Amino acid sequence: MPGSVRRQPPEGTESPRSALHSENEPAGCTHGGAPAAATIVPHLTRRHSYMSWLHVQHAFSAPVGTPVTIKGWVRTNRESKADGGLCFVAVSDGSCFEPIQCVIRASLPGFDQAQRLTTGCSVEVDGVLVASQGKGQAVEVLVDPAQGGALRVVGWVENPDTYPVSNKRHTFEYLREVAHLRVRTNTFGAVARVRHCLSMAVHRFFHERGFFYVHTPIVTGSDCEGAGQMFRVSTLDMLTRPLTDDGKACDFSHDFFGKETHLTVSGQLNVETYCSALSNVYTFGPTFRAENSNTSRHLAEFWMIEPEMAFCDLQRDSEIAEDFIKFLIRAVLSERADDMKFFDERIEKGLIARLTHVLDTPFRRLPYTEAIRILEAAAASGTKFEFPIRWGADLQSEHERYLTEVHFKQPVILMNYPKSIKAFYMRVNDPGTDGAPAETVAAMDVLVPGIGEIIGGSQREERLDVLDRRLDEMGLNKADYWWYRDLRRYGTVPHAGFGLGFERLILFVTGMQNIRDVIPFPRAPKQAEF
RNA sequence: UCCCCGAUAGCUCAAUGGUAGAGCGAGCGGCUGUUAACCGCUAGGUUCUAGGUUCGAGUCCUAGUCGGGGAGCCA
Repeated sequence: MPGSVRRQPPEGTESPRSALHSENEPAGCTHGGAPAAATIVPHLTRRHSYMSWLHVQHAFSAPVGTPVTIKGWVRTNRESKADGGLCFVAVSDGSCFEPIQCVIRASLPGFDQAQRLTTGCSVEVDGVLVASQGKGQAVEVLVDPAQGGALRVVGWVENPDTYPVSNKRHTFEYLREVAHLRVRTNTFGAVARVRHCLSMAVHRFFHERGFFYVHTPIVTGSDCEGAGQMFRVSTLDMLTRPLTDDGKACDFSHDFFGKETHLTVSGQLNVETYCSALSNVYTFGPTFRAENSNTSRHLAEFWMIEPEMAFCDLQRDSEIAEDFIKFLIRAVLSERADDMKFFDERIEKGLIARLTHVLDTPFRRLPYTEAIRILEAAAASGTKFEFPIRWGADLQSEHERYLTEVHFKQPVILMNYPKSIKAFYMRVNDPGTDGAPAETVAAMDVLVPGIGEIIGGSQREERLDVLDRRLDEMGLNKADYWWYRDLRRYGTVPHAGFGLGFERLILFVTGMQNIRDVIPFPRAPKQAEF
């Protein structure tokens, strides 16, 4: 039945199927015309709701007395002898954090099935939403045969003793080994919903501001994207691969694309081309790095968001980055309050206060050169750093953490880094910027407590002669960058952008510690089981 | 890739070089509008893999595999 609520016969006249497919049904009437039902899920229109049962999320806000059907997976089952015999079966369908408690009376035919339900079984439950007699939940589903109650066990758990996510606490390390089932737990269900919420908020942020979403390629023929080791894409047989005439290398002219290709490590160079026509654009897609990184902050396959703005300088770039992060935090606090409450109580105490503080505080902006002075002063007054502080060297993790966690205790945007440690495409600053002792580029890193670098961005070098000089300095072949250089030859404009690691954002927002626990099926060195 | 730590029941962990244990989970029973339930009973083991030392190895040694923490690379 569309709109999810099992309807009493007098209400509505159209058949459930016709209502489901009716093009003319107005929003809010998805429950077959039942007035009460229309208030349950006012935001659901016919197009949005195509189920004949009720999501738990919506059952919680339905009026007492509503007949409902719930479909989902058993979280817990407790039995009582009270009232002639009851089973308390908590059912979750993932639509919200809380499962709903179904109270099954012993008078139900086949009550023995209810008694045998264990964690993980899939069920369909018909019942009536009632005010709960017990503590711990406001409403519950009473399954009483006298009121049309029914239980249908759809799938049993074949051996409850070995069910991998039994009803007990499990470590995240263990759950990673059962990634196909871990989403049935509180934590991973909450992560999945928050991840979705953030994904939608990313698109909403840019769409509302006139940015266009650009699908940059996953397979790249440029070996010049800059960032680190790449995964090869090839259809050649590794044992019989063709060799070049001198026999010393693989002849990729026989390969699928006729040249050597890899998985992308960044959509930036491609998205800059669309920026140079559509003004404000962004990508949001998978990114691949073949680095042998074994940390809680790195994945071989991760998702990255890369906006690119025409006629934009570094200052505005940083303002957009700050607005963006705050928009995403606001979205998740308001839309996933149930999951965020869980993270706040069970994953990181004080999480919500921390995020609220981020919302209320302007990000601290300071030049790299000044950050070096602060770190030198800290070292001089006794703070121990493993690595020396020196203008011109990249900041180590410990330095970034000191700035954002100890010194400022808030997100910090470092700007204008030494040219020598940054990428070729970053715009070279005028000499003497920030009183720096050597040349700098218009780069920025957004550092947040607990995570470190969450965003890296820059104003791009729009001057062809300067860009060419940079390519030469870094020993890069200009011919490889012919189309990227063309952007500077034909109507070049100042532009800027940044990259946000999506999984790092989720870590920041949920308080989760390991990046492998905020992506459904993590890919990392020696890890691609699922 | 480097440094450190770890791998024993479905899960989390104990176990002087000398008989393999507990809690949780699971099964059965009791009690109870239950809800991290509680009480009793029961089942459950190739101690990561391959070598080695020893009368005897979960325990000691070597190598490997996988996992965790930190570092580097970065988002």
